[in-house]
Amino acid sequence: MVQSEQEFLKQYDIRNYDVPLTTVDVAIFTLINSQLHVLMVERAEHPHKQRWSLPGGFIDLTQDTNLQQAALRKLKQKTGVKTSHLEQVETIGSAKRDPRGWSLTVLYMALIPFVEPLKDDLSVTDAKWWPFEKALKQRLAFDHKVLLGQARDRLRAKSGYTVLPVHVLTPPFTLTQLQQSFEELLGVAIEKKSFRRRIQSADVLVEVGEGLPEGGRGRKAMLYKPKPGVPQHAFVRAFGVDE
Amino acid sequence: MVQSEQEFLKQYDIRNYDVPLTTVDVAIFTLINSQLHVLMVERAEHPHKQRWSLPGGFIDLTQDTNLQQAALRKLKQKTGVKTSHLEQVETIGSAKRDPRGWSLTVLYMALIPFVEPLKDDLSVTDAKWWPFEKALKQRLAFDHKVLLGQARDRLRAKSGYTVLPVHVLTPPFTLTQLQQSFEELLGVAIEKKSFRRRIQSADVLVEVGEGLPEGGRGRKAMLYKPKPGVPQHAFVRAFGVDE
DNA sequence: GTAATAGTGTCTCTAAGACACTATTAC
DNA sequence: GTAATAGTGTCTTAGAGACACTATTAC
Repeated sequence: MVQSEQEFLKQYDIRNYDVPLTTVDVAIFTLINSQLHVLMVERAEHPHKQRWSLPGGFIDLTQDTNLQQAALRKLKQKTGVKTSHLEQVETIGSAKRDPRGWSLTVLYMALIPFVEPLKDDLSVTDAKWWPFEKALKQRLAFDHKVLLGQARDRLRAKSGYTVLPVHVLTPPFTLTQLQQSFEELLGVAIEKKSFRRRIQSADVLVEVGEGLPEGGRGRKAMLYKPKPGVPQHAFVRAFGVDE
Repeated sequence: MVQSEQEFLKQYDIRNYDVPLTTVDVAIFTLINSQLHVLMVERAEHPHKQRWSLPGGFIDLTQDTNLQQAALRKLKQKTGVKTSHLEQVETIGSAKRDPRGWSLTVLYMALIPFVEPLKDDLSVTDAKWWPFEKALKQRLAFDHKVLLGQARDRLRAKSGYTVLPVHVLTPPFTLTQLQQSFEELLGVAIEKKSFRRRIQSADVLVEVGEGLPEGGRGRKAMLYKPKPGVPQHAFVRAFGVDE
């Protein structure tokens, strides 16, 4: 019997197949007092009820037109933030990571300037910014400790050859503040001149007047904001990779 | 009513939820006559029956313990190759990419030395190596043209700052052959001395005697094979990024 | 003036790029 | 010898790193 594609589609029903459980999780990073923080939520539902986890959940097959949209929806739901740096990190899937069965999660990472977390969400009993290291030490839901680590690794690596860290500051900011962000996300100190040379050559900032120096004492500092749609600038050489 | 996690899991059935269709696809690359080729299969089944597509398909919830395993299984099924470079590229999902409904695919990329494709697979009427550019011009199934492009982009980028191209050659090979591989995967010419300096500093090859020069004329060339488990060497600077 | 922070000048060092050179082979 | 390919020597260049220097402010 030869079957047309139309006929095939008519009788196709995904429920006849064993499929994995699919979710999207987002590691949302920001800087608070020059310290890396990650937004975590406390689960209101089984499994792993009451444990802290990354914001995330199922794809809404009617609302979400694509994966990025699904991740963006999670981000907005927890922060109100609509645009920011959002990138896919990795997809993790295995038979064991969720007690409900074979499960797969698409991990995203977002960088945003600080905002208070929104809490109008029933699937969650609390939402708050954790200092990154402290979050890592919690007993998290599922394999979210591993996911946090992967997002952190990506963040560190890309901070070395892109201008990603501009996304975690609330403009306007000084170059000293920006350097501190780079250093915190990179995990190593950067030489001041090297840093400034690079930022200048990347051409991603706009001057917006002068402001107070760090600590309130000393020479006034130039203030900057990111150029609209900060170009995805990639440098040929990476920072802080010497032995 | 308070419900324990055990009770919750007992009554949980994924079939009560709308979930996306989930697949794994693998862009398998090799070099044939110094030309980049990609392994494609002709679909035996709806949808998109008889169109060429990337090897891939559903996760086997009982056989595959995790995602990487699923990708490895696809690779082995089509090539017999069990180990090689295999890395995740990106996960693409949308409501529209598959006529059966909301679908998501985890795209992998593999690099292997040339082997004849295996064809003992019922879901497929043919399997063959296509020159990459020619494959891109075919009318492919689903959004596989986009997937091919993403895998190609990743391949090009990583060939600039890693030793990835060592994986597409059948050892032993000469440095000239290896340079040609790098150039083909990168898409730009590399200066001979720069190339040799870098390969030497990466320390990923072992000498295995002497062989004929390229074209059969001229001085004999040293032959090499990759060191076992070729280290994931990343250079601080990228090749061929000048303007 | 001093202390503190912002910002620059300039040398060194590493590794890519350019390119001419030597080495080895077949004929 | 010539032609062809393998492989090296060495200068230039770009950009990170080091670090001392100047500039501007509050006090």
